Amino acid sequence: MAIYTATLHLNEDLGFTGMTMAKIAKEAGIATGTLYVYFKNKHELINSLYLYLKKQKAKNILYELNLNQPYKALFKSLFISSIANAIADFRESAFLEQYYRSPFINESVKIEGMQPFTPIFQIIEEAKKDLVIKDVDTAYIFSCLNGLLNEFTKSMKENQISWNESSQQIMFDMLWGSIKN
Amino acid sequence: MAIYTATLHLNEDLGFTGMTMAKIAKEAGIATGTLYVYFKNKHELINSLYLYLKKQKAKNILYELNLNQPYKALFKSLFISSIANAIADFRESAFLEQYYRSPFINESVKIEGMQPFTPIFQIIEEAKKDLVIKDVDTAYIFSCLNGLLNEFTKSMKENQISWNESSQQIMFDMLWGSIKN
Amino acid sequence: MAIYTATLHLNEDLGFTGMTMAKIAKEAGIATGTLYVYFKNKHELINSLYLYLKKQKAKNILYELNLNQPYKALFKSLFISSIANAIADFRESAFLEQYYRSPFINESVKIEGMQPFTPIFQIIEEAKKDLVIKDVDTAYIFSCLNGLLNEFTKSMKENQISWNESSQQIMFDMLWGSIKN
Amino acid sequence: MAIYTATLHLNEDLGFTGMTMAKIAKEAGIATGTLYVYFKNKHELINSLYLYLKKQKAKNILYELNLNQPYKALFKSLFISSIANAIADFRESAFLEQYYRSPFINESVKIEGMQPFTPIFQIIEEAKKDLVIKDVDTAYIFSCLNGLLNEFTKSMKENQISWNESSQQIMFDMLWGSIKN
DNA sequence: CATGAATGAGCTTTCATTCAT
DNA sequence: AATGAATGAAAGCTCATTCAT
Repeated sequence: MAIYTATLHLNEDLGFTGMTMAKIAKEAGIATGTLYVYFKNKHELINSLYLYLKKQKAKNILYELNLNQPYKALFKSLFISSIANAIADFRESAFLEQYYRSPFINESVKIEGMQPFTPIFQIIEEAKKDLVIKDVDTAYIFSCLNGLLNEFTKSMKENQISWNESSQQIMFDMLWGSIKN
Repeated sequence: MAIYTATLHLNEDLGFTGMTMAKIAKEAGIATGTLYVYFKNKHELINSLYLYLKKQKAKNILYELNLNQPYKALFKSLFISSIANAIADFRESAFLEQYYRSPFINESVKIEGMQPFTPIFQIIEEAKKDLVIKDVDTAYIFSCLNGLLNEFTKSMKENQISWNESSQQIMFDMLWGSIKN
Repeated sequence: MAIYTATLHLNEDLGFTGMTMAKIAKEAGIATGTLYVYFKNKHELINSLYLYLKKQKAKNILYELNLNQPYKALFKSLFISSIANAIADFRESAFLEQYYRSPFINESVKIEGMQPFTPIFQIIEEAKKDLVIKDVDTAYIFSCLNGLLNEFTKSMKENQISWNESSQQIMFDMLWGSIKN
Repeated sequence: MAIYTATLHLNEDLGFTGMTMAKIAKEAGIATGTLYVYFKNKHELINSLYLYLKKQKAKNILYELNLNQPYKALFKSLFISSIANAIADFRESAFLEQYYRSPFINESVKIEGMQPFTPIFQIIEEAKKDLVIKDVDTAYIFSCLNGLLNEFTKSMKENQISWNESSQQIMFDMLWGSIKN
């Protein structure tokens, strides 16, 4: 939707602070008032966009994921496609990161945003049971996945890490080293 | 300084957006105008606080670090004291994370904020040379350190991970698994 | 326009210093924010009003001026209608005089404000060529016109000089005495 | 006095609006609080400076004026020394002009500022009685003197009129043409 | 007398939101 | 549904003035 695209674009250029309703409307090529036809207020627009991005992201990562492969390969697919998705649109990461610390977020939206990623939690649980990855609380595993994903993405955005077969292998090796049993 | 403390406190409660000069002043127990005696404008206040926190952090982590120990022990000291420092004041992490995406940041401040951490980069370089950790671009190593640090801290803040000998060991094992040669 | 009228009114009562955006809006019967719909900022509002008044003034003075009359009659028409225009709205003179010394003025606006008065300069040049008025730099002639205009207007505002056939004759005689050849 | 000089200097550079107590103090090389040792408030500082300048001006013009000369020569002395005084320090004119339209002025100060100039009014009265200048209300005569003085001074400041024997003669001829009988 | 840090009322400006069209 | 002019609360910031030293 044009409004979502405009919001992401503006967030990239001006940050959460500079992202006004007037500018979003202008960027989307509509009148300010029209925004309020589609969203009750700014709060709702931001929250909707958040959930939209989360769902989109889950879909992109999980849609073509082949579950019938060894765990190590499965985790590699998962991790690499997550990074691929993030660098495909840095604007999304920029938005999600700021949203997380914004006054717009609330517990229920946070939970709703997690929902589409439940398959990943299931995979982690099974891999733990099969002794392929460390048998520690899932929070640790998830922190590794997320932490490395975020920082590798940032480094790639700042051109400190490139994006090719070799770098993918390095990044996954690091992830695997941290979680494998 | 009272102004810094007030700003961090407010940021924790209301986020970057809700952090107004009037509220900072009130929280610090001074008049609005007094803020402008110490800082030319909001921009400068935020940037000063950023650099102050960065220096403080580097000092806390590096001050008592014993450099005469095997690399693995050295990295453990470094990583665990980084987390300890972060959870000692979650407000600092909350601020630093938002600052990074704010319209206040600029390249020169970013570089100035990195300066106090140069000893860590040197340690990484040496450890690579001695074949103790992976011989990959430092950006990869640094991403592991930072990424795991950030996410573990977040999980601890949300009480998904506890803070004790055992959890410290798990967290460091994960870091070490990701970077060791 | 209501905003212009309100600004002039306020300037008369409170001077340039007391002329706040809030008061202008209130006087004009609109909200403060509305001022910023029409003018980017106070600077632009003041400059727009200046140029508006200058153009208006030139139009009033020159519109019905009959160019086919002897020079002396022409100068009388010009001078008397200038004074008439000034006393018709003392607020305009009060504004223009303060604008000239304000931080709002700049060279380009000054020049733009002069433009509508070029016909007067042409008349002066021709009268000099025909030896009707003194053949001195136009700056001298213009100073006489302006200086007497300003001071006579002030005196009339303070009721030291009245406004009738007889006073008009005295004032013009003084002007003519100063510039005639 | 250093405070007066600083105020005039600042007024020239920044105008009445940009002339803050802090800046005056800094320019004068003293502390802000010290200004309030010498003047009850800004209002009084400005008014004092006004009266000081008026007295100074009257003294400069009238001090060495030789009253035993024909009226025409007397008026020339008066007019030329007035201009000389004005161009000696344009800052004074700039201040006086703005003061006149400021919220600081009041009727009693205005009258007090006129006092030192009474000799000039007497000269005008006598010249009228002796039929040397026009027998019209003194307001007309005074307007001529003041109006031409102001505008000639402005033109000289903007380098449209030079300052020498010849220009002095032109300017006085214009004044005399306007008031002579 | 002299200081200058501290004050807070009041200024300019922004922006989410409304509503008549 | 779509518009965009109008709103006014609230933001960042200034500055005449005070007062403890």
